[in-house]
Amino acid sequence: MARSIETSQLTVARAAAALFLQRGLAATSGADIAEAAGISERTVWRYFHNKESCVAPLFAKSWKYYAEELRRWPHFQSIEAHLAECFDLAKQPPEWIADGLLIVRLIATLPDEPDLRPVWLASYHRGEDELAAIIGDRLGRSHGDFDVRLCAAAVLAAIRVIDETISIAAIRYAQEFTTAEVVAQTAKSIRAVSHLPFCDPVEPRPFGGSGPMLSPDAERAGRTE
Amino acid sequence: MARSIETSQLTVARAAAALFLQRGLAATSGADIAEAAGISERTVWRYFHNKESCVAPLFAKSWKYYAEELRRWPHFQSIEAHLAECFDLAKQPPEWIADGLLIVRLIATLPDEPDLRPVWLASYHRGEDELAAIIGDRLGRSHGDFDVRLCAAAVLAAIRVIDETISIAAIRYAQEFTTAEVVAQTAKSIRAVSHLPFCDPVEPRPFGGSGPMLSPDAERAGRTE
DNA sequence: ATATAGTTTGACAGTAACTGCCAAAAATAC
DNA sequence: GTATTTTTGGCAGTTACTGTCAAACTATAT
Repeated sequence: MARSIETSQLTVARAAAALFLQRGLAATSGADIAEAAGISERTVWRYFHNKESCVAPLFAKSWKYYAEELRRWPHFQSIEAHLAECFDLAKQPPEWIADGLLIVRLIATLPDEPDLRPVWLASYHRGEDELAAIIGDRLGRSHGDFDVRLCAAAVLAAIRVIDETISIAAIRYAQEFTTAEVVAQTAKSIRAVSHLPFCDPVEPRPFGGSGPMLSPDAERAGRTE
Repeated sequence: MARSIETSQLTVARAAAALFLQRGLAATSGADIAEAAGISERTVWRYFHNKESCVAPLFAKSWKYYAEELRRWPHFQSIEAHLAECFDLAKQPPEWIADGLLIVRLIATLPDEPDLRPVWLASYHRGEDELAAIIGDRLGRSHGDFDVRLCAAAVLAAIRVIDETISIAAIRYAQEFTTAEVVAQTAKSIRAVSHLPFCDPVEPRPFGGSGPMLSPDAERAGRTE
């Protein structure tokens, strides 16, 4: 049974992250990463088109964690209730802990490794469509609706800021957070930037959607894929 | 009298943008950019540490335009009033028109040039501190305050989404917008994602700031510089 | 105008990042 | 098992990018 390609890429990402953290991005070569990951350099460049994006799968994992939980979010539940339920660290697979630490440490080094930040931002950005779909679904609106996309972008930015704030506080200032604190802060921040009422329980409704804010053309245009 | 270095970099950016738009990022070499910009390749690499970021000055200009106007924003004025005043296209220097078109066209190609998107995102990201300062100033709060930073990130995301939506609508769907439409939509979107009341007139107040949401350490930690 | 100091640039050589190509290996289907 | 497709490694070649140094340019002083 073969490992999926995502798993292989994640292996490379972990190796790359460890090296970047240890000796810095500039001092790490493609050959180093390949060796640490136990594959040929050729395959590294097949997986990623540049050195920095080798860690992208880890960053993506940070968001995918949220995405998966949000997709399961029942319509009748508030965001606070749902997050409290699924953010139980004890429920996470053990490998998550190690990856989580790697991610947090990477985020904390962003100020020192400016070339890593675009990768971080782009990883999060890829979640916008997905989040728009989730929000749209909850509100019975299209994911192409301008307001829905606006909301998704703002919420994703909020989650990103929280990730950054907490990671830096944890690594650089050795601060510790309880799960409850993180959940409360996350929910509060998401609510703060949301102008659509998707955080509260909604009754399931047939797909409908309200009028677009920009013209329909502009709406279609807004989708990135 | 020497041209400032920013001007030189902008020249390179314009040349690079034209080439990227014409034949694509992959088909454009560093030597091509250098030649088109009328400087040596060595200088191109001194200005930018990779090919993609050659267009960053143009992207940055897109945000700086907002930033400058917002810094001038008088405390007693609402955001609608202020934006309406300064978004008068006739008031812009003529070179702005050409650059603006270049920027809009670049944004419209982002779906086809995925390697340009990180540059776009990072350019906007660099405005977060600046915007936090503006918002903080209006509210008499510190720019390090978590809520202020959260608000800045959300507002910047909103402006970015508007830029993307309008650019794609204009280029791919040949839609046209009046200044008034753009201003109204921008102000409305900024308000939508803002949970702090900086959009309305505020009375000038001595620097004070309310209590932090996270602990002071976490607040300091959040700043990226 | 000339000297001096500081900054920016180009030339060129070298290294590291990255691609194309093809054959070996591995997975999958039958 | 064989046939087919997908994934991988090896290696050669190209392009992106850096280090170094001398020439050119700017600025300020006199």
